[in-house]
Amino acid sequence: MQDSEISPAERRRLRVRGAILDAAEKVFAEEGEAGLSIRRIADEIDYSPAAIYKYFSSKDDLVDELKESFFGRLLGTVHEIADRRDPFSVRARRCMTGYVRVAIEKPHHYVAAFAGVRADNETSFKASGFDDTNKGQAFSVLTDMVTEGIESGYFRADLDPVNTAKSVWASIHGLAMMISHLPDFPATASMPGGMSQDAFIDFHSDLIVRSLEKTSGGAA
Amino acid sequence: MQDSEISPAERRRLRVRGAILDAAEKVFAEEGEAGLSIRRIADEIDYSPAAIYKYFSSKDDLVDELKESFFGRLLGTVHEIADRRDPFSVRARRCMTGYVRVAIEKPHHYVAAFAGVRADNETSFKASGFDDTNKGQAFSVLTDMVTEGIESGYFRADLDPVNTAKSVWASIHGLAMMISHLPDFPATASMPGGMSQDAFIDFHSDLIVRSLEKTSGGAA
DNA sequence: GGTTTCAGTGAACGGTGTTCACAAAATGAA
DNA sequence: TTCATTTTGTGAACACCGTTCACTGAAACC
Repeated sequence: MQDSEISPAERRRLRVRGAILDAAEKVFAEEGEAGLSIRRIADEIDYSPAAIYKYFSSKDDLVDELKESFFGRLLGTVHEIADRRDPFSVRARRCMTGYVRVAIEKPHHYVAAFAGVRADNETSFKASGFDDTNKGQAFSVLTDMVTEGIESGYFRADLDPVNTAKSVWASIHGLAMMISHLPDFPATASMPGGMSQDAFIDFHSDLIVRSLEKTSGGAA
Repeated sequence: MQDSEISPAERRRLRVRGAILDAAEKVFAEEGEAGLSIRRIADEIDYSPAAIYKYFSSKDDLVDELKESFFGRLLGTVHEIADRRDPFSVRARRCMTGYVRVAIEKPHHYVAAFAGVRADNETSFKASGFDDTNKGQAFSVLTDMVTEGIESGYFRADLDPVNTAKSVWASIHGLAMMISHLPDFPATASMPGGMSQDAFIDFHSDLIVRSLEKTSGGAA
């Protein structure tokens, strides 16, 4: 009754669908969208390439599901941090550092989640499910955080929460992208001078919150 | 003597090579790497696809040249701004705003210039000519700027120029990426509330320099 | 039982980057 | 000029790609 709302056939179908996504996820995480091919997924799960089109209408469709799933997880993490009972200043920092740490765990996913948007032509967000579901959330948690910072007196009162949130997002996005593309970013070989990646993420987040704070050093 | 150091044959070769790059550039700017194919370039310049391989060893080779050329132009702009005789505070801001404005003029180029790096495996920078020629320059101009800001008393003295420069770069890179991927970024539809793109670039740059400044509001 | 739906397949289409044997033309030397 | 050598350009092919489609076989429904 409560358990078998779905028929065995449906369950079987869902299992195959899951297997496809799992195989795709594995290849995608390791080699990115370039290394992922329908034929390869089919090989991995012992089906014919055409079979996959009974479960996904196109490769883009399949990949979009991977991206959205990852972005959802990323957002979940940030949301979870934002809801913790920590002092504001540590919560704010941890939202940022958490964002980039989860983002760079799967660099290909993170890059692809943004890359797909402009992909073709005038699909403009909507199509890739970016605007409504995911980005809206990613954005509101940030806006709320900035608003809270202003109201609680941590941040400058003359900041517009919406644009400030966008700027903050751009800054942490930049770091996440840098590390995703240049895996050992903070140490660019030409400049081996040595902060660790973890330390640098903290440093970057520090600079960002500092740009919003009321006073530089002498408040408390 | 001084003019014809190169033979007519070489000049002819260079002209064909240039035509290939021009055709590629045009397609790439409009449709990105996805829309660019060897056969299409060949069509455009009335050659056979195989002919292109007499001038470039691979498509990646060709595209790398486009990327590097673009990145060179981007760097040139920033360098030119950095060398102007403006007061430091406006020079610093204009370096950033100039960077993102030039970057987003050719979004596909800018994105590709970073995307290619991790592309395959353990080529790690070196391969794509990122580390030695271009990134080193991009980085030194930033480091110099930060150092100048510290020495002239504009920026906090406790900042490490190298890591600070990296953080600043990540922040402006983030905005450039955002706009490149989401062409009308500051106005994300879910939040139509209204800064123009230009105004937002200024706003973002302002926040960045503010994070480095000695005092928030009451210096002068 | 018969019928209808649907998962799964093999073959094909048009596209991709790339290679290779070959022709044609330019170059250099005698 | 004539011959040999190098270089430029080609067409056909290879191996891959995403996708479609007519088709089989088996489950599902009545």
